[in-house]
Amino acid sequence: MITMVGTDLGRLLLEGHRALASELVALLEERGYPDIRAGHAAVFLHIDRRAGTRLTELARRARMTKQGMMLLVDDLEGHGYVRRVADPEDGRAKVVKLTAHGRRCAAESRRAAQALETQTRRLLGDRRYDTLREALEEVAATRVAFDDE
Amino acid sequence: MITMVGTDLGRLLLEGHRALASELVALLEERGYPDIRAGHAAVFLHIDRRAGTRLTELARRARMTKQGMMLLVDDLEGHGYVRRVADPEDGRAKVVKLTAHGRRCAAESRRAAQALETQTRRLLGDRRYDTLREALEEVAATRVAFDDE
DNA sequence: CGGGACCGTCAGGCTGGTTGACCATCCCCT
DNA sequence: AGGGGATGGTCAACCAGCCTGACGGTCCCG
Repeated sequence: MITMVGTDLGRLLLEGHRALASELVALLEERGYPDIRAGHAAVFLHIDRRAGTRLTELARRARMTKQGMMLLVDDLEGHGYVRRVADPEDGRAKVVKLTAHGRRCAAESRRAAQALETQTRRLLGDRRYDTLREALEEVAATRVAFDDE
Repeated sequence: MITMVGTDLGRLLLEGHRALASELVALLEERGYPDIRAGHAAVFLHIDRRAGTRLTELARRARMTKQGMMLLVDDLEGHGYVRRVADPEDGRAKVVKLTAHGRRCAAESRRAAQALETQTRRLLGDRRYDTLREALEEVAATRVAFDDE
């Protein structure tokens, strides 16, 4: 178990993340999408569902390098979840679009993610769940401020 | 920014972890320990401060493989934070011991981690901080239960 | 005194990114 | 009209952090 951060709080955050991530992947596997890894969510989460989105724009939204995003898109394209089509408006660009399979998977992902959050909410109770989210956002924000620009 | 997990909650957890981790590393660098990475905490956190601890035991405590732990120990040894000494009680084993430098760094780590938690507590207020920790422990526990055995 | 079991180590591999360099295209400015 | 810089996608190389597998030395129990 990996990259602890000394502060117990840090460890808890990481463990929580991993718990949710592997749970989500497991759910999607059960439901017929075995080649989806947690990272792929960065695509599903940021892509325009009908029009598709350029690679660079996807990378920007997901806050990663375009090269990193390319690995994800390559992988998804290889498994038939998305395809690249030339952008008619810009000869340089390609638009990443969801295939029908990709759309189904994206929908399933959202459902699964929703289910996980709901399950967590039930585990904690409304009040504590809301406090948790709120507190996390505040903690994350204090540092994200730095690398945002 | 990497490995999002679809659930917004997952993203928040990861971001929080990273915020704390890089903050801690930065603090230690400022204070004269520039070669410490977040992962090294797994050693400092689990080693017996005077007697030292065997590699395998360290790995077990940190819940990672002995090979993974070895990389950390190798690195720390290379920078003079720990050294391996033969275990007089067992010809197979070596005991990983903190050097004087390692002891100072471990102490500084604990201080820095403490400072970060305190700072977070001030950011959130006592009530929300406590709720946060409690909630996180609960969330993490529901899954850790699985791979604990 | 033989056979597991356990210790540390080497080797190789995987995931999930990163930086750097490139070329084609675009578009603004003179 | 026509550079020249910015932008879009790609290839290549690299890195952090881990993991699995295999192995030789040592221990300990029957």
